[in-house]
Amino acid sequence: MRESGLELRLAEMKAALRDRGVVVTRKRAKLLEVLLASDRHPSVSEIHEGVRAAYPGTSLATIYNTIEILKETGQVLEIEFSASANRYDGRIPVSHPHLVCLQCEKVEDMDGAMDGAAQHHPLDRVSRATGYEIVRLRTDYYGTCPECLSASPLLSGERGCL
Amino acid sequence: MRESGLELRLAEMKAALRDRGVVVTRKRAKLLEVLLASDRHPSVSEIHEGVRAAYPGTSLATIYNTIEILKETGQVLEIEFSASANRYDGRIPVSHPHLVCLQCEKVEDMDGAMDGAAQHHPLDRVSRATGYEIVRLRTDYYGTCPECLSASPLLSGERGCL
DNA sequence: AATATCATTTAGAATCATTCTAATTATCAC
DNA sequence: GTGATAATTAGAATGATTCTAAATGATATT
Repeated sequence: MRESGLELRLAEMKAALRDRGVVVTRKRAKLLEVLLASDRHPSVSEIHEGVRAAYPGTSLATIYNTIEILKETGQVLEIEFSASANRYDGRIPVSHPHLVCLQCEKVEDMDGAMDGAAQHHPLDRVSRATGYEIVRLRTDYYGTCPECLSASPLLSGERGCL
Repeated sequence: MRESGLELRLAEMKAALRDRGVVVTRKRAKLLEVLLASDRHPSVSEIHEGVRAAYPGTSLATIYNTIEILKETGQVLEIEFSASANRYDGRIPVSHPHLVCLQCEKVEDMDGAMDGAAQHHPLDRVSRATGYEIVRLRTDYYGTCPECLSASPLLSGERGCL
């Protein structure tokens, strides 16, 4: 992504926060910068480190709070791990495939050119195309099931805690 | 899956454990039954409940221990959640797509016929085909990155903790 | 500029799934 | 039966995340 793309993205995120009625404080602005600064898909504590470099007194709670707002406004994609801290993608906040190294815990975006590769020999093809030794694929769709939809058809914005 | 399919699967899992050199105790056998009994993708505590119905004194640690062995032998698929307990699929222990209801926390297998649906308008098509209101898709490939492979090329069995 | 209001931030406690630990119990080979 | 080894246990420890109540900061109105 070019420099200008990131600038644009940053502006977008700030606008989304303002639209939401929350103020973009200096710490929050810094958080957004840190989030966008690398393609490493940082964890909350990495973001915390980054923000604390500029504002030493920043609490973890502030990071969690702001990330929560970003999630609610669709400005960040959360990549969940149960055995390790979640990771966040602010550059591309919508669903897209990743490569996750189980060894070094690197999380990379999978090149768009690979998107359709999962057809015939998915793991093999992705392995060859990326140089990873792929052992597992996760493909899960999240939403509201028909039963829950008919139980509360008007609450499509509200969710449980998965 | 037909009755005989489950029987077969149960036998497979027991054989895998024996091959691994661990003994299939009554509690472990019950655990396998509970795991296969429903297509609900049970959590550790649901499995614990099920095993305790037959063996009241069973500890949670036993469930975690045995699940760990099943994971190592590729006999169970772990579906990770960071905000909630992990879920387990013993019927189909290899990567396959799921439908996850964010409302009631149901986890279903996605019908094989849908596998290729993620091509053009993935969320819309899956929504129409399943009746879910799909809001998010997760597609992540797990393995070892090229850098880690060249750092320890012989350790392809060992992994970090993601 | 002073004040009142409301959002933001904070430190630390609480939560919850999971893992660890050290001791006990069961199983199996001899 | 005895000893060696694996399985099981209860409870403590861990670690990410959430909650809480108090303190601080920003903003609008006067």
